[in-house]
This record gives sequence, C-alpha cells and structure tokens, in this order.
Amino acid sequence: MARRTSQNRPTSISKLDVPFYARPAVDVARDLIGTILVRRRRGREFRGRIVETEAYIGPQDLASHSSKGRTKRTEVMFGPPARAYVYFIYGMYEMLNIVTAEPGDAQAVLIRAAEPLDGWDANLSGPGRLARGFGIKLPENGLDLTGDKLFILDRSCSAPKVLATPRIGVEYAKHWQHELLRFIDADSLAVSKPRLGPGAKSPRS
DNA sequence: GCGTCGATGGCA
DNA sequence: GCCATCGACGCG
Repeated sequence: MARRTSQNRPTSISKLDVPFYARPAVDVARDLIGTILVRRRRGREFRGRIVETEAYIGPQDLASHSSKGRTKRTEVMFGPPARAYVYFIYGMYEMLNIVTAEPGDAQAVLIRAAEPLDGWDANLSGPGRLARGFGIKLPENGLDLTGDKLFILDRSCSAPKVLATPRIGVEYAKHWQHELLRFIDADSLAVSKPRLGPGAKSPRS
C-alpha cells in the first residue's frame, strides 16, 4: 500500500507484523507512539494515531496482571505476540492491550490514547474511552493483530518526540509504580493527562 | 479549574 | 475487597 504526501512523494505504510511485536514490551510501547491503529468493524474503517502507551513487562512487574500468575483472564498474555489482550474493569470499561515478547513471556502494552484521524469525531484520550471508541470489548480478547479486523500501521513520517513517565493508576505496585514505563507523544493534545509530572524523561533507546 | 466520589462487575 | 477508569458534582 502506498500513498502520497503533500510533497507528492510516495510513502509506504506497512502493517506491523510479528517481529515488531516479538520484542520486550518496553521497546514495543515506545515504538508504537506515532503509529496508526486501524479498526474494521461493520463494514467501516476507523483510524487513530497512537499517542500514549504503557509497558507491562512480565510476572516480576507487580503492576502487570501476569504477576498474579496464569489464569483464565490472563491466558492470552502468556501466548504468542501480536494478539489483543482485552479485559474488563471497574464494572464498565474494557482496556486494549497488545501482547508482546515470545510465547510464555507474559508481557503486554496498554494502548492509552490516540488521535482520531480522517475527521472521525471521537474522544480516544484514556484507555477506557479508546477501547469504547474503537468498539473493542471482551469478545475481541485474543484477536490476531496480523488479521484485518484490528491492526497497526507503521509511522507514516518522522518520529514524534517521545517522553517516558511513570504509569497511571498503579500506586499499589510497590517500587514498580515509579518505573518510567509510560510513553507519550510530547506534542500531542490527546494524551490522557495533559500534565507530565516531574518524572518525565527521554526514554533510553 | 480543581479535588472528591460513586458507579458497577469480574476476579482472586 | 480490589481494581491498568470516567464523569458528575461541589466548591467559591
């Protein structure tokens, strides 16, 4: 697939594949900033530019659901990468995560915010609103991101300015709450909490 | 613009 | 009882 930029130069935009996802969640989370999430549903296509993610890096990470062990709910996380891990929380919200790393290494990336594209009028700032906006619910748990119902396109042009901050809503996770595992596009207004807080740094690459 | 709080259900 | 949340409400 190719499209033309405003300068009329062809730019290839490709679907992210298994090798992209079969890496540590930290790397995937950072590299997902600026990519395009695509959802095909009921004959329509919705797109959003991802501007906020969080890495959950395995069972040792007390903020990760995989730290509770392998259960029916977390089973997908322990499987192969490039699948959706969707769970239900607070009695009303679904959350969209992407499984990363090798099978058995239960890492995942939470997609927290995106900018709607193509004139789509939606609020995708915050993981609950994002999942709702894209029509992601429990039946989408385990969905294969190499298919055509839900997938991600590589960045179309230059890399955004990425900052790393502590994750949101994981105060219970002992010292893990301070790790810089949340990544944001510093220039986006669609990041869920406009305030970066004092901990924001450039991520190590 | 801010902080506080209730909703609401699956899960350990 | 606890959540990887959101939106409504009260304040002044």
